[in-house]
Amino acid sequence: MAKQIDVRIDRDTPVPLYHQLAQQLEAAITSGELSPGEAFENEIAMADRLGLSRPTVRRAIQELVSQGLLLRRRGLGTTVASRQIHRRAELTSLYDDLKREGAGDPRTQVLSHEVVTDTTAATAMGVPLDTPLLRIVRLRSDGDHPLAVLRNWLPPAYSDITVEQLTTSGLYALLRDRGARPVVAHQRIGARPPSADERRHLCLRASQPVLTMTRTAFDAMGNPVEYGDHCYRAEDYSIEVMLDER
Amino acid sequence: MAKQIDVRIDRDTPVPLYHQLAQQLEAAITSGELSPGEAFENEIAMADRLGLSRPTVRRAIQELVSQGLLLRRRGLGTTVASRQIHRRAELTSLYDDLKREGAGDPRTQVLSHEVVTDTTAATAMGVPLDTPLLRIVRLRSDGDHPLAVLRNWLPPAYSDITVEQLTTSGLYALLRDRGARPVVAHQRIGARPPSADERRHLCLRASQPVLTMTRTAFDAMGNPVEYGDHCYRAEDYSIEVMLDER
DNA sequence: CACGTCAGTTTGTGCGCACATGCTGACGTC
DNA sequence: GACGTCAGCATGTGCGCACAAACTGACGTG
Repeated sequence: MAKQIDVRIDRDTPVPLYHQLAQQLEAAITSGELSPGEAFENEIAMADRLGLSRPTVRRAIQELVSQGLLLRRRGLGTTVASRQIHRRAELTSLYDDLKREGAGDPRTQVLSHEVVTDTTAATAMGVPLDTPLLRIVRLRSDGDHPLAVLRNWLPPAYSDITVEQLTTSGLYALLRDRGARPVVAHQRIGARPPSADERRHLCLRASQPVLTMTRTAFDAMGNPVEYGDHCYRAEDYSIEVMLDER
Repeated sequence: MAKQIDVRIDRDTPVPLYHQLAQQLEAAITSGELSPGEAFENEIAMADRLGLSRPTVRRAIQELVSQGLLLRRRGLGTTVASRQIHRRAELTSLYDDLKREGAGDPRTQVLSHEVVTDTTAATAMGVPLDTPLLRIVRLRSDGDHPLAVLRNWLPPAYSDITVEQLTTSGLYALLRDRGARPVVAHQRIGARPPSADERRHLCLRASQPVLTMTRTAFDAMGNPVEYGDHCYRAEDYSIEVMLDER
C-alpha cells in the first residue's frame, strides 16, 4: 500500500511544479500503473520525498481530483477512482464531430459559402441584426455514405475563410489557427423529421428523423466565434455527454 | 473603478471563509451589482479590507473563475466575464427533467414496477448479468399532455422504492434521500421513430420522432446508482448542454 | 517623433507554519 | 463481550512571507 510513483521534477523549465507533478501522476493512473481503489501516497510523505512543499503537492492532487481521477477522504487518504468514473477533462468534443474512431473515410463537401444576414444567427451571437455573416453549409460523409448537414454562421472577422480550407480542414481547427479559440458554448439538442433538402442530401425516407444540434461559441473575452445548426442521420449518430454534479 | 463589494464574513460558522466569500461575490455578480467587463477589486486590497489572507481571497476568486464568472489576467486584474459566458455550476440537470420553468402541471404516472433481470442495464452498470434489478416505467405529462416515457433500472439496494414514492417525488430526489447521490454519469442522446407502445403513450403519429437519452449514473465510490432509458416527444423537448474547453 | 526602458501594478508560483476535522483501530472499563 | 475513549493519521482550512512574470503607462533618449 501507499505505492510510490516515480516522478521527476525539473525546476529549470517554466512549467509550474504542480503541473509537472499532476501530469506525471495522471500518466501513472491512466497507464494503469495504479489500479482503481489503490491507496495513494499521502501528501506529506510525497512532498517530503520529492522535495516539494505540501501546498504544491496538494495543488497537483487537486487537479486530478477535479478531473475525477482521484478520490480523497479526510482521515482516510487518497485513492484512485473507479475506472468507470475516469473521464477526460473535456466534456463533449467542441472539436469537429467526425473524429470518432472507426470512421473510415471522412469527407467534407462544401454545398454553400456566401455572405448573408440572418436574424436567428445574429441574435444567438449577440451582434447587430444587419451584421454580414459568412454562411457555410457542408455535407459530411463517410465514403459514399452521407452523415450530416452542417450549417454555420461566422462573424465578419472570419469571412476570408475559403472553400479550399474548409474541404481539407475542420472548421474548429481553422478557428483555432486564427488564435480566437472557443471557450464556452451553449448547445441545444433535439430531433425532428428532415426537410426536403436534408432528406435528399442524407438519403433519408420520410419516417427517419434527424438529430439536430444548434450551438453558439464564444472566446474567452466573450466575443462570438460561431453559430452552428447541424443535423445528423439519427441512425448513424448519437451524442455522448458526461456530467458530474458535486 | 475597482468597485468594493459589501461582504460580511462570519468566523463562527463551520462554513469555510473562502466559500462564504465566493458565495457573496457570486451573488453580487449574478444580481447585476457588477456589470460585465467591470474591474474587480484586486486580491491584496480585498484581503486587507476584509481582514482575510491573500490565499483565502484567491481561493474564493478561483472558485468563480472556474465557474466562468470572472476572468483574470496577470498584470491587468480581474474582471467580470461577459454575460453570455455566465453559466450555472451544474452542466445539464441530472435532477429530474421536468423542473423547467413554465411547466404548468407536472404529473407522473407509474406504468410498471417490477423486479427483472436485464443484460443491457446490467452491462451498463457493470454488475453481474443475473442481478435482480428494479425496473420502473413512468409516463411524464404536463396536465393531459404526455411528454416522455422514462424507463429506469435500479440495483438491489433500492428495490424497496414504492409506487407511491415515485408518484409524489422525483427519482433523483428519492436516491439522494438515501445518501448515495450520483456524482458522475454518461449520457447518450439520439433520435428514432417511436415504438408502438411509445406512440400510444405519447400520442404520436408515425412521422414524429422521439428524442432518446440513455444514461448511467455512479456514486462517488464508483457504485452504480441507476441506468435510465428515456424517450421524449421531440416536439416539446430539447436538451440544453453547456461546454467549456480551456 | 519614434522607440526602448523602467517603474508600478496585479496576478502567478512556491514555501513555511499552525490548528481543525473526520476517520480508524486499539485499548480499557464496565 | 459491548461500549466509550483516546491516540494516531490524513486531509481541510487558514495564515504569513517572498519572488517571478505579464501588462500598462510614463519617461527619457536618440
